[in-house]
Amino acid sequence: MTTRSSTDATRVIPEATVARLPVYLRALTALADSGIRTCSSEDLATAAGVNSAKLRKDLSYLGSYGTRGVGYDVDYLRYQIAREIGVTQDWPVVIVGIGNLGHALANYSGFRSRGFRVVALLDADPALVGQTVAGVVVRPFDDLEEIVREHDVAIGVIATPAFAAQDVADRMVAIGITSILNFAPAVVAVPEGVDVRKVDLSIELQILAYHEQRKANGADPTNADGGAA
Amino acid sequence: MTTRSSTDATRVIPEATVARLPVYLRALTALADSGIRTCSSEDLATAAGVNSAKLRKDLSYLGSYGTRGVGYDVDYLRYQIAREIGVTQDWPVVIVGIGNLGHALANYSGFRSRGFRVVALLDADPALVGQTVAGVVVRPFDDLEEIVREHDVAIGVIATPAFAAQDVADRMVAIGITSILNFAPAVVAVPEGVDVRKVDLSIELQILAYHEQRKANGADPTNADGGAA
DNA sequence: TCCATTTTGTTCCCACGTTCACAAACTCCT
DNA sequence: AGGAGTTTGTGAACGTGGGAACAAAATGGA
Repeated sequence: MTTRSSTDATRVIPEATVARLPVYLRALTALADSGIRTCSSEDLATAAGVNSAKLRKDLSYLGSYGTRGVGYDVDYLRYQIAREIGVTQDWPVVIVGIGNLGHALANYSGFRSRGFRVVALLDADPALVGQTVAGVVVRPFDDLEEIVREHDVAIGVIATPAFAAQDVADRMVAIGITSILNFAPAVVAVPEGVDVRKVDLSIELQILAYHEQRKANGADPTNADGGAA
Repeated sequence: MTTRSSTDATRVIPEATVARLPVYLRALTALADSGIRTCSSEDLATAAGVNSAKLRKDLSYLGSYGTRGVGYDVDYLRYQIAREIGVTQDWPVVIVGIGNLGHALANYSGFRSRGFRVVALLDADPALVGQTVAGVVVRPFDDLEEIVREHDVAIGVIATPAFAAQDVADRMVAIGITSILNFAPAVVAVPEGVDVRKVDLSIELQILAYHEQRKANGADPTNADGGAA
């Protein structure tokens, strides 16, 4: 085994693993809340809904935080994953587009509890500006630059209609935002070095519809699992 | 080339391709709305934000709907993809949990326009029952079975808090729902044959935070793309 | 101390997904 | 008709991810 120090910047964690670390984190928090101090990879894998071999391999990319014959210390492992993801620090976030979805996002408690702080809500519609949503006053979109500079914001959320998404993204990138979470049903192009993740509600339903249709047509059910269970 | 008839049930489309078909569908709709009647794989790939070779390979799983030297007929290809996904038919959907997110989902116009019809909104909270959201009256959760039978619902959406998600999923499965879209931040277990797709807002932000942290630490930027642009 | 038991960390192998590169097939122009 | 130009559909190479299996390392009891 090659023991890697936690400061070894050359270490690369596969993208598929990164996407699962937050799930492990949540499962560990649930275990800790139940008063459980130690767990095996089997326990944690069950709680996270994955295969235990996959879990162990995922954790091995972070380092060697378990004890053979014993398992993992819940609090210790939780801290290590949190540090690796970066949720031990505070992340200021701006949300652009305060429609139905923007409202819901602004009120979502799961952000706050994981270190994401909504520092501003922005909308181009003057009718919305000035209203208070989730305890935050909606400000005009043109205030974006001022807010980003003041709070050193790196992460932006787009919850606008599709037609506005690319413009908003362009403005965000120009001002220095380097990570974007896009809820608008549109493809946004960004330069190298900027991360975009897309969440599209209707696409998820369409994927389910495809599998549902195959089930209804009596297709071979061996592959009926949608691949996301 | 093996020409496959559209009724050949043995044909299997890779999961990764299925997940992109809705994106192509949206891009084609945008092209059609711009008055474009024909496009090349390069054009469509750009509009969809993917590599053109990948697009062609994806489309080849459906059949041979293009013309060499010419490209694809926008309307024709759009219809073929829509039929393949199943959005040419009407899909009744129930939403359980009418909090902030449930509200937003009920009002989301993107569902209706793609063949998904919200036939009922359900909540266990008596204070919410009877209220009208997006033109639909909220009904008690216990009405689930009656509604599912009446409308022949196959797809359920969970927008409850985490603690309720597994119970709701169990009830849905018992009643005969075979596809679930889960917005609750919890792992739900379902039996073989039931599809679950999970959308977790805070997980997406955590993935962005991980990459953001790596950028800030001056890590090798060659892999800085979050993998979802 | 030594052995049986447990559980991690890792290796090996297979399946899936992506991309390159090119033959096949179509249009248009002369 | 025939050749130049264009674009699709696909075979092959490559890279990533998942899972079984096992060696290594810890515990606990005799």
